[in-house]
Order: sequence, then C-alpha cells, then structure tokens
Amino acid sequence: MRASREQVQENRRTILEAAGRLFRERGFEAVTVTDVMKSAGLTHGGFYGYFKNKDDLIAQALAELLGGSEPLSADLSTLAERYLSPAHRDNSACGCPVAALASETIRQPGGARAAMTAGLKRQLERLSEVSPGSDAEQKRRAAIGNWAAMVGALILARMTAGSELSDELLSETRAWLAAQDQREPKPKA
Amino acid sequence: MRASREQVQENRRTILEAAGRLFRERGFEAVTVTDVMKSAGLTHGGFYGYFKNKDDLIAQALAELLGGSEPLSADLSTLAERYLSPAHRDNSACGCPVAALASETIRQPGGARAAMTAGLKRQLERLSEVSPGSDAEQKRRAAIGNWAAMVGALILARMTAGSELSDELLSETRAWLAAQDQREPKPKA
DNA sequence: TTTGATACATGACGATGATCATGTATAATG
DNA sequence: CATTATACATGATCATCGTCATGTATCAAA
Repeated sequence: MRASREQVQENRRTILEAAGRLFRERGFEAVTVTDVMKSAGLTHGGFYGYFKNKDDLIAQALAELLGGSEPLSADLSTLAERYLSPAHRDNSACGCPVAALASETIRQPGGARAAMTAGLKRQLERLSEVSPGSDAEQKRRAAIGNWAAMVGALILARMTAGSELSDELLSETRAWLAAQDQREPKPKA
Repeated sequence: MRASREQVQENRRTILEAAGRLFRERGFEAVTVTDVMKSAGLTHGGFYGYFKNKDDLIAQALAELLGGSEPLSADLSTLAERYLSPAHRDNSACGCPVAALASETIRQPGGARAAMTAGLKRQLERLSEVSPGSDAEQKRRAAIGNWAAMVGALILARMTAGSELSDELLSETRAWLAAQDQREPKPKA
C-alpha cells in the first residue's frame, strides 16, 4: 500500500530515529538496513527510496542526533553528574552519541565525520559558556578538558561495566572534575 | 609444508602481533581472519589450529597488547605530551589499544572485556604513582581523571582529524591537564 | 472516475566472511 | 630409514548483508 504525503515525512523521521537508537546501542556495523527498517515498522525494500545507501543513513542519523542547538540548561557540575551516572552508562541507546559512536565514526567516510565534527564544535561552544575561567580562552580550554574527560570516562565505564571499577570511574571522575572547577585557575606565566 | 616447533611459537607471536596492529588500525569487525593470517605471512586455513575462533583471537590479541607491567618511565606531563601528540593521533596501528578499541570492546564477549578491564586496572595503578596528590586517594583520583581526559581527547582528535579543531583538542587538553596538575589540591571540605 | 505516479513489499543477486573438510609435505620419533 | 603426527594450504560450505528488480496497491491529479 502506498502512504500519504504526511506518512512519508513521518516514516522518514521514524527511520532516522530507529537508526539513531540502534546505532548507539550496537554500533554502525552490527546494525543492518533490515534491522533499522523493521524497527521503524517497515521492510527493507523501501529503504533506498529514502537514502542513497547505508553510509548516507549513518551520516543523516548522526546529523539528526547532533542537530540540536539549544543552550545548556544547567551548570557544569550538574551536567557532569547526569552524564557520568550509572543510568547513562547503562542506556547508550538513548544517551550521548559522541560517547557511543565517536570511535566508529573515525573509520567512516566523510559525511559521518563531518556531522560529528560540526556537532562537537557546537557542543564545545555551549560548554564554554558554563565553564569556569577568567577569559574566553580559559573557558574554552576548560570546556575542552571537561568534555574530553567526560567522554573518556563514560567510554571506560561502559567498557568495564559489571566490575566495581566501572562505578569508581564514574564517581571519581565526577569528583575530580568538581574539584578542578572549584579551584582558581593559575594566572598566566 | 610443516613448520618446526620453534616456527610454530614464532608464528603464533606473528599472528598476534599482526592482529594487534590491524585491530587498532581498522577495528575488530573490519578485520577478517584472512587479513590477519595474510599479514602474518600465512593463509586462512591454519588459523583454527591456533585459535578457537575470531573472538578468541580478539581476546588474546588484547591480552598481548595490554600485557606489559613495566612502571611508567616519565612524569605525567611528559606522558600526556606524548599521548596527545599528532603523531600518536595519526598512527593508531602502533598506538594505545584503549583509545583505539575501548568502544568496540564494549560490545565484545567476556574475554575481550576482561582483558581490557585488567589492563585498565594496571594502567591506573601505574598512573597513580606519578600523579599529584597528598594521599593515595587523591593520587588515584587524579590518575583516573587524567587518564579519562587523555583517552577522550585522543578519540575526539582522531574523530575530527583533518580539521583545525583536531589539533586544538590535543594542545588544549595538554595545557588543561598541565594546569590542573600544577595547582594545589583543595583540602577536603 | 480514470489515469498516472510512487511508496513500499517481496524476492533475488552477488559479495563477503567465518568456519570446516581434506590433502600433503615435512618435522618428530623410533 | 620408516612411520606417524601435524602445520598449514586449498577449497568448499553456509550464513549474512547491501543493493537492486519487480510487482502492486493506493494516493494524487485530471
């Protein structure tokens, strides 16, 4: 049966959302085109009416996931608290696409890399606004350092999930970041 | 032709080393059994004489890569300087297996996860010894925070390789870590 | 209502890759 | 030297997956 114009737009949305969820959960390679379409309530045949190929789907799903531009709604320590929580660690399907997919994106073709790079740029700009520091340069540096630590810690905590080390990685990184950001930055030499 | 006893041991070594290199370069899934054997100068047929299956190879290759137990030979800022260098970013095949493979290991079966977890434990113990802090607890916290930031920054720099953001991530994280570790830790509240 | 366009289902195709079966030359053993 | 065990090459098998071909039912336009 053929769908209406509205249905088509909605289907496209549904496919992209299903892809975003599955990719974050299992990675790009372990998710098949059939998986995505089935998860969207369709069959594999219609896929190539929506996307050029699987790489195109990956690039567009990443762009969709990273597309938001709202300013951050909390201060740095609150963000870290949420980001470095066991709940976030245990639910990558709905979590940060950078932590879930950055490594795999490294080996993807240009479209996916470009979407990730653009998303990272926006994220660092937003983080700079809530980061400590006496000038813009220090704020940006703090944003980069904090973000690298958050992404790295979440990846390591997921890698070790199930061991007591995993919880320690989360809580100690939280404590470490909180301590860093409360200290006064050293004046330039 | 059949190889001698020594040849067999040497071949095993060669296979594991080839696997370690290829996995770090391309990830687990993109490397085939045939790739590994060819890179070791053999054909695919002999593989199952050495390993139970591909998952077994992955686990053993990770254990081999992470097996070293030597204490760290430099101070923290020197390590970060080397770790967060463009050279390391551009040569994952010979670089840190954690940065290259942590994300993919998350979805691997137990053997690979266990090897990574054990390696991470040792690495944190070594790092604690060269980390700043007035007591063991603070040293360990600094080790965790520094390591998370280093791994995260390297992954993000590889993801954005080719853009000017990539170099910025490396140098700013280096500067941020150096600044953090020179400051006096705040006394406990 | 008729006609044409098209969204999607079904099914096929070709490539790839993990794993196994078999043959053989040679090391190891006596 | 004769015999046996085995390391490894060649080749087959089976499953999976990306992609394409085709048919059809229904939406859209006249």
